[in-house]
Amino acid sequence: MTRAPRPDRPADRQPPDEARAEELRDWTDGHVERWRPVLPHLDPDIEGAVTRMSKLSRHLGRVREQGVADYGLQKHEFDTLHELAGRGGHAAPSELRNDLNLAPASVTGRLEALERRGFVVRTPSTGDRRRVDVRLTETGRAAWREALDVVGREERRLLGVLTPDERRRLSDLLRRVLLAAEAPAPDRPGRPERPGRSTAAGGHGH
Amino acid sequence: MTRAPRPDRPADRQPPDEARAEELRDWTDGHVERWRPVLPHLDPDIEGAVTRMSKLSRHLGRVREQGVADYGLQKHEFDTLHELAGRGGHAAPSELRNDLNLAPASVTGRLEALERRGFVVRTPSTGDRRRVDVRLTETGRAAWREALDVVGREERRLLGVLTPDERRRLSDLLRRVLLAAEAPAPDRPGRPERPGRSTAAGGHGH
DNA sequence: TACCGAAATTTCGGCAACGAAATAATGTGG
DNA sequence: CCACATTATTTCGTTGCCGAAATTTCGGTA
Repeated sequence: MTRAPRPDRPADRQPPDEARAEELRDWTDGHVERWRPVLPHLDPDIEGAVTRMSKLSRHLGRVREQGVADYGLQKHEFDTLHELAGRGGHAAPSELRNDLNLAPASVTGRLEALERRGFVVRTPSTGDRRRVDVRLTETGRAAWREALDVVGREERRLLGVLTPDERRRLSDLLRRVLLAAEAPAPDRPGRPERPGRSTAAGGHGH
Repeated sequence: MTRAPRPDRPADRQPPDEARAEELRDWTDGHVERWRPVLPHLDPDIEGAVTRMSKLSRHLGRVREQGVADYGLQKHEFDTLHELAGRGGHAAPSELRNDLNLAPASVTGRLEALERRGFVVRTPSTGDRRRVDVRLTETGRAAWREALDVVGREERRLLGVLTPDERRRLSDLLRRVLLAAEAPAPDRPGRPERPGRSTAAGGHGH
């Protein structure tokens, strides 16, 4: 017990101005609470929302990984097949790169592995010879379809605790936030002149 | 109602100053739209919310990576220092493992690197000798503090498009979802007997 | 005291992701 | 018809992460 931060019960601190008798408390509440003494100026709702989104994404990823493993697939393999299927069975690597938020090199690696397993085929595009056409094989489509319903299950279980109307509100709120993310950021302000500092800092040497 | 996101963009009809004009459309809308013909039974709001959370988490991660690089830190280095600072400057590896959502082995790796740079010290815990006490050095704390304000900036910029009340609502909605995630999942249903399948699926890689 | 299961951390081997540079094809302008 | 910037993809080398097994210590129990 390293000076156990043992946060005082938040039960005493309840905003009476709203009828949310919900005494709900998740892991993130504790996390945010630990931070208050250190950086009191943080907005708990920003910190809370961001932390929860990150945690939720990781959770879903983990569950998906376990789920599709039962069908002999790895998470990233399934994700790739999934995007491919979502585009009707064929796409260009650059499209997948964008959908999957990957570096170009990673796409090549994934496609190579999938091709080895017979799930996709890569053929040079007829028109523009720089391009490659990635096509889902029948085997690949079968593997995808088989593992498919496992994937949405956890999402439905979790988001299912909200009413349909609440889900829509959540999605709408997030859309507005994402639009701000997609807009060009205000070119990084206050960047210090000297990136090189004490220890080999420059090119993130390691 | 899951009102379909507008497939076409009527450029003519434009509400001039309508604050909450629902003509907003982000990348995810296109993503969800592409999926509708393939899997019409999907709930666009579930799919939309999950996709946006994932995309947003990645975006924030990328920005954080860029930001702290100016101060000679890598994202995961900063994150580790951050959690350490949040716990008053010292913690056990297992606590960090939990905070950072990592595998035990990864924590060791990170701490080793940070120790090499002089940002933390690891000393065997006096009480329980299985434990290790990780302590932030003055150098480490200085590096953390220096890069600190860069990190929250993008979060504030993005979440700042919502009103304080909306932020709270967002955080509250997410809390309820997260509580479902933290609750024990209903032991995986419908797992098929045969994990290995036709194509060299048996070992599935590792 | 000696034993045994649980807990905390590290070691090890392998894999996937990344950045940067290479390769190849396009098309644009002189 | 030849530079030259641009786009699409791959190659290369490095790195962090993970799962599994090993190591050390603790807590209880006989």
